[in-house]
Amino acid sequence: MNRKLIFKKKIISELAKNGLRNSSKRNFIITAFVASRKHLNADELYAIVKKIDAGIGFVTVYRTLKLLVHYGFAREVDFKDGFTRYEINDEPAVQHDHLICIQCGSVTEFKDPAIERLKDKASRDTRFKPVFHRLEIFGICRQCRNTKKKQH
Amino acid sequence: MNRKLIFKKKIISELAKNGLRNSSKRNFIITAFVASRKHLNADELYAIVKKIDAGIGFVTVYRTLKLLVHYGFAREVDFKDGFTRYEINDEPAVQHDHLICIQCGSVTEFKDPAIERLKDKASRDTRFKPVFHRLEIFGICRQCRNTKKKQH
DNA sequence: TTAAGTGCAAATTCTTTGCAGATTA
DNA sequence: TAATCTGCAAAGAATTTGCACTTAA
Repeated sequence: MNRKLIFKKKIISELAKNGLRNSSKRNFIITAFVASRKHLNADELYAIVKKIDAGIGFVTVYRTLKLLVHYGFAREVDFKDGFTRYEINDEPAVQHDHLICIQCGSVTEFKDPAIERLKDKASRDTRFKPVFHRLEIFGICRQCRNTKKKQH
Repeated sequence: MNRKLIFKKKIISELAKNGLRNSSKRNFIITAFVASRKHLNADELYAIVKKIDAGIGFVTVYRTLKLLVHYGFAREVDFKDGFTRYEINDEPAVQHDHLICIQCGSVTEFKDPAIERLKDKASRDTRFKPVFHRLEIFGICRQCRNTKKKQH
């Protein structure tokens, strides 16, 4: 809870450093985004902030997300559902990845430090300097395995 | 070379089993796709096959790619350049992954069996059954590291 | 006051589909 | 000949931008 507040302040401060303003609308959007621990797309975040301030437009939400990505506070993820999704990027040390169910679409996060070793190894031979990665494992989740009825 | 031919025959044969026809246009498209070892998007493949048969339309290329994906002969990859790209999927045993340069956009493939262990481990706790994965490591390639001048 | 922020509508861009005519088995 | 295939054009859908007005510093 407190951690989110700290992260938000860090964002606002970093934006200020770059001559960007802390408008009330942008502030609402950032607050809502940081508060949410989900993988929202622009539309979903828009639906949330609209409840706080009905005057906020979709485009502002969209531009704010792009801003966060640009300054490294968010990252774009792709779960093959047709949307660009965004998630908070506040702990670069051990980046988490995703298990995505190809039946129900549910997303589970997981972390494994082994990915860092794999990254290093893969990069060593080619002298490629890794900056960030994206790992998505698609499969069948526990729920769907139990209830054997296929959805679609 | 011969391996590509074998793979192509396998595709045609599998499609036939499902009542799908080996039309000359589809044949050209599959040939061109299998011959290419790159990560083409629909437009790029279209440009290639057009040289072979100017009468082939973009939509046919697009639909053929979707067909190959549906039957497991191709897989879609996303390098964050705004296009859905396609690559041959002929060796499911050890799936390869990608190193993508965020400066010049070059793509290098790599393989590491460790990814399989990581998949298993990540899946064990959550009782998630992995089917396929996607791992992209973004960073700076050897070339770009040497020539220090940044390309936008 | 002045540079950044915002909403609206419209433009872009990639992807997908309907349908009538062509082609394959 | 009967079902599949194909091209065209147009629709869809997500993303992005131009521009005039608003707001923060």
